[in-house]
Amino acid sequence: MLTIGDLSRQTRVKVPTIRYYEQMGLLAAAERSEGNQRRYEKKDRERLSFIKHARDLGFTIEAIRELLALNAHPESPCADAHHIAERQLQLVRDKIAKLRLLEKELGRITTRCDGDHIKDCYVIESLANHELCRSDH
Amino acid sequence: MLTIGDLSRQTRVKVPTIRYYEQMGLLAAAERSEGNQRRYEKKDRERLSFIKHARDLGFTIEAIRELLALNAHPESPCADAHHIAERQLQLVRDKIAKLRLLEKELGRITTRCDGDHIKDCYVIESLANHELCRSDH
DNA sequence: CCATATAGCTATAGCCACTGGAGATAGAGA
DNA sequence: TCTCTATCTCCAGTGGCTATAGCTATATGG
Repeated sequence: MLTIGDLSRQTRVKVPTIRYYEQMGLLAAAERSEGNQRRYEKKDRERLSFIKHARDLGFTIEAIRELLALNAHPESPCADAHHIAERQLQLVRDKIAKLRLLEKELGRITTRCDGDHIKDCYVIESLANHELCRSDH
Repeated sequence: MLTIGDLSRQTRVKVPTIRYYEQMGLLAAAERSEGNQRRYEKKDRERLSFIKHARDLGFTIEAIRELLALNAHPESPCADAHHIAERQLQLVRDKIAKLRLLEKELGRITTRCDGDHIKDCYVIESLANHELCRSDH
């Protein structure tokens, strides 16, 4: 039997976050000791590791809820799981694309300034005047 | 004189967002009509465009507050402005780096599955077992 | 002059996924 | 037994909006 602190150390999920996942229904309400403290088993650790891993990959709580539900039915087709993962991949790619535009624009802005004072500063001027930009963002 | 709606249309900043910026102190409290409605001038539109542009580039409200303060002193050196922009550029690059790791891992996971059922699904299996991953994330 | 439609007002709550604090109780080791 | 750490519940805060409720102002058409 593990305390919430043991579980936290083993999974690197913070204690309040474990309680939060319980509240959100990702983890079943844990068994309790006589003194009302949560006690966990190996099975709980595996489930929490699954959640942690999915969170690290950026899946939302809702998506994880679905993945856990799928995981509970080993014989059902895995097309839904693929769909969720592909959607997540697309989200990540979209974010990267947007950030790359920003990177480009910020890079241009920060290297272009040859003034010394705010009144000639290309950074400030660019922010004030969108037409100096090369891309939509 | 512009109403808040005019300002919103011209800058593509939503009405509640304009009020929010006022509350956050990015915009000065607007003049009011007899009936207590906000009225704006060209100067306000320029300031809001500056804010909008900075937000589009991902600067935080706090960073924008600093940039606006710098902008109010045209004769002061622009090193601080550069510093803020470079910090933002670094943040963007860090985010891109993290997302690229996720993209790689998600791409690997979603294309590797050759099972039909959850019990053989590489997506699910990968989430459950971190050792199948190629990178830390 | 009046009815209506649209736009605006304030105040407050909700979003996501946690994180931190207060104040109280439990459990483990000396 | 004492003390220290871990845990408990409950609640508030984070950022940057966004939405709702219930009200008032302004513009337009007849």
